[in-house]
Amino acid sequence: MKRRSTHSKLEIEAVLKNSNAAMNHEMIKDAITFDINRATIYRILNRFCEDGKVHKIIADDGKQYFAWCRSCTIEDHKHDHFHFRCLSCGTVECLKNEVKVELPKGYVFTHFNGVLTGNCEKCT
Amino acid sequence: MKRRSTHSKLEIEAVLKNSNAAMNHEMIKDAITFDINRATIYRILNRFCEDGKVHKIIADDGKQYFAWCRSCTIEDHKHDHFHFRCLSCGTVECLKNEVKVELPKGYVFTHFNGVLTGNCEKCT
DNA sequence: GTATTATTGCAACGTAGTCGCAATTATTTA
DNA sequence: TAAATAATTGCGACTACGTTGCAATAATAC
Repeated sequence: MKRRSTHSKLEIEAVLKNSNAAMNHEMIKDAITFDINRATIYRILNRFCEDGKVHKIIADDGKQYFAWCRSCTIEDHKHDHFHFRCLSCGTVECLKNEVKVELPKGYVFTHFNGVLTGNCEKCT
Repeated sequence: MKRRSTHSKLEIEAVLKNSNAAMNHEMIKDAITFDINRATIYRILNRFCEDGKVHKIIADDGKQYFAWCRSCTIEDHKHDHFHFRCLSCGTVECLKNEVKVELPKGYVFTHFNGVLTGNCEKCT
């Protein structure tokens, strides 16, 4: 299954790269200059995920947010850091500092999903 | 608005108190001995939330999980700790150790929502 | 250009959670 | 104990998110 470069794919990639925040489906749709079907947007995003190009975060509004990977390699595709969702402006940002989590014996975790909600710098 | 003690409310309260895991709507419905309408279950749970009797966690499956507060008072209703969702058995557990998060200047957070996914002790 | 096959749009679907409204039922008051 | 009150419930309908099957389209390989 070789990936193809389509208009839609390139556009979504550009949108995510230009944003320094994580975006949900709606935000992406609004940022795009032409119309892309909802299903297509999700499919492109999920493909990015599979390819390790994008991080998927589930925020506490229950929605999926996607952020273009900046400092991940394919081997080291970690994002053990929190995201911050502002309740007034809706922005979902990465918080840089990595978090170390201690787990009880016998527990193995594969995915980290940490979201803090409140008010961001601009909205305080 | 004074709260009333209804059959449904008491049942859901008992179910949550008897469980040491967080439960979603479906789990609660299955644990209940009689039929309660879906809307009613959510309303009862949301009321528990308002009253600070229950913690609501959004897991990375996008679903709401509810856990009866053990060590919270009304004034100190914090749950700055992670939850662990097991991908094979579906259990959502509390991880005891409190987490300290450092935020950039100007950021204020009101809600913590941290979920780790992987395999729990029993499922490794 | 033609053949191959990944990608798209559309429509439909499943599920989660919420809401308005009329009916019910727990509590208050007499 | 019975009537008045107000909170709670069930029902149905609704919105939104995300996914999927299928036929049509378009990117790549030859």
